[in-house]
Amino acid sequence: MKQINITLPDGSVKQMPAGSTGYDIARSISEGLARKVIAAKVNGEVWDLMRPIGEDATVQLLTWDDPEGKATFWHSSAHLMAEALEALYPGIKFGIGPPIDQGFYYDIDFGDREFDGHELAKVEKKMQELAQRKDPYIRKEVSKQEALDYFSKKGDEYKLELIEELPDGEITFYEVGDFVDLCRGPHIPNTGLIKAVKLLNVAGAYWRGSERNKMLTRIYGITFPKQKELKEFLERLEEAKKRDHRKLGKELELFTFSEKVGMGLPLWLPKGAMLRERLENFLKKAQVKAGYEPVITPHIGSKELYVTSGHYEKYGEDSFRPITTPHEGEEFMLKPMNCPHHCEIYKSRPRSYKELPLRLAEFGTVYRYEQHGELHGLTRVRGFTQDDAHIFCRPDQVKDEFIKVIDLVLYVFNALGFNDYEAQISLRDPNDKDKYIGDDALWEKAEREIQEAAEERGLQTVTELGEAAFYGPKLDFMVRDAIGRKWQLGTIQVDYNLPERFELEYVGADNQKHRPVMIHRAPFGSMERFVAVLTEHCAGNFPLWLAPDQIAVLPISEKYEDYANRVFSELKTHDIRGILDNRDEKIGRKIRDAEVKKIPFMLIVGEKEQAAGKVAVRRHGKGDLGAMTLDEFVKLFNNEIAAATE
RNA sequence: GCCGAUGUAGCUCAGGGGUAGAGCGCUUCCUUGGUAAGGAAGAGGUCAGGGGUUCAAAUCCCCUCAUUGGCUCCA
Repeated sequence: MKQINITLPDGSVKQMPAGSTGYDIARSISEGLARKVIAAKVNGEVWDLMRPIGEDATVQLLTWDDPEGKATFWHSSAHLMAEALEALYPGIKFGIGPPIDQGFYYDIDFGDREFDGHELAKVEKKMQELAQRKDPYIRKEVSKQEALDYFSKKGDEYKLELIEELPDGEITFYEVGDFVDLCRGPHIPNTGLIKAVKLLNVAGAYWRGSERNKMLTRIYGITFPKQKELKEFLERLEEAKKRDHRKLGKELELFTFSEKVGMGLPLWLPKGAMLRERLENFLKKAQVKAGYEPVITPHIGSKELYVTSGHYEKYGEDSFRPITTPHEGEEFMLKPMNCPHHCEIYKSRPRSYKELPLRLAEFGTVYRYEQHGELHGLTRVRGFTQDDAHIFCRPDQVKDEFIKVIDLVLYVFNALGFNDYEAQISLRDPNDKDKYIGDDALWEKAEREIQEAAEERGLQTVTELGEAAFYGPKLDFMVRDAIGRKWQLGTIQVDYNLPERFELEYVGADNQKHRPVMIHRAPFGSMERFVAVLTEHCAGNFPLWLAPDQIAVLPISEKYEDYANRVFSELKTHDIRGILDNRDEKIGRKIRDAEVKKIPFMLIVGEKEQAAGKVAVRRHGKGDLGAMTLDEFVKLFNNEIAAATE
């Protein structure tokens, strides 16, 4: 029999009979591996475990611990779910059913019947039942005609549409139990590996992601090779829900919404406002150091302003409607961004090249009409405040300025412990240039400069085509929230267009007029979104310098109220803020309440402390630190803040 | 905007065609207590809003609004 050489990841070479499968290789290594192996990566391509290997190859055996192993497992689970659904609801049609980061989904057309989310349990049960049959996933190569015939007979127009776009000779079907699906594969050997199933939710999803198409029913689920892992997954999900900023925002009294005020319009409560103000002051200080100059502009602007900027043409229909004056029929818009106002500040007098870069900063509140279904806590709202600034500079200064902004963003992120961000370079979609304004040469220059700046600062970046703003490319800092959703926080955008539209100029050393370049930037992005993500990151345990209430003074009984009051006002003179809990409650209760409110320091004062002129310090989440004088405490307190913000 | 779910006291939630329930919070009283819940009493709701079915609707049906999980969008 012909022998082939299998090269394993460690470089060792194994001789196997031709036609051996990934499974055979695993078994030749160890029984334990044979039980765990899910798929085989053959010459860089993931294959079914039972697919024969005919030639020499490098092979990596994939298990549940490999991301590709998980993806294969979940992909197969999507098929299992489809099989269960078809058994329960004959005649339904299938869109696509891929694996995702955490599990899988399948898009289904239920026809006239409505699929009720409460039926998920039934589907789950059916899946478990089918999994126990340990049906193999069988790969079949079919011709395009065979494929078309099969799905025309079945009446599934979605699969037909997909097949139409595939080249003949590269089409495969997979069969599991009674269910046959168009699929490139690969799959796990049999359904028996799927030991734990959880269907998570149902949602609508447009066929092929376009709102012009029919909306299908998407069912999300997740599966595991062990019951225990499902349990752990569900526990993690519960934990994440506890960190949700909407829940913590309510519990910690940071913000609220009112139907009467209007949806998506956040109301900052005193504690939330305190937190936000501390963040703003922190950035203002950093910006002054970095050469920014604060400006202030109104919340509305003439419609003409936005016609000039091009925003009206682009977003006019999707904005809040213009505000009109009683007599002259003038129209004003709520400002959806600050840049046009800042352009007019630039234009307030002639500019010399000597004063560039000019950096105008403003915590500017803007209003955007977000679609009803898009609103989400503080992360997606209709009125929000950007920590905005616009840098007007000479073309030769762009890269340097861009790098300075990257440094500022990283400084802010570091101070707040955001290490887990993703830097995303958003470029034009080269196939859909009509979506953007401005000429090609400028776009290409801007895109190049962003990439170079990111590279020079050693940023690990991912590049997304089609994610650019309509006026220019950008570098976004993306951070995930508690439930794993990605949000854009910091953003830096190069813009050659607005200076053009507003006819911005400066006089160069050559005494000629030149056009400046604009950089839009916001390290936080918006105060609302940033506070939301920050809350989830620290689970409401804000760093001391940001905590709305930093200390709670807790007298043991009302006998020590005078002393407690003295302590409390003394702390205020050191700019230390918090609460004095003089309720008629026992100390255990006061401590519990302060712990629940996540107040960093509790200062307990009773007979002993009063006599010694001290306070008993307790740290949130850590416990008793012992008694110390107020001076000692203030020092401890200030050291912690200095360490965090330097 | 589209598909699905949800809406009961300030909060978290139970109930369910026949006069509205719990825990926490709040108020008052008792208690003056040493590191995560002391005791008692009381106030508080047109069961999101509107319409319909019914002798009777918080409960069943329809519409609207809001929230929510996704999709689309995101200057």
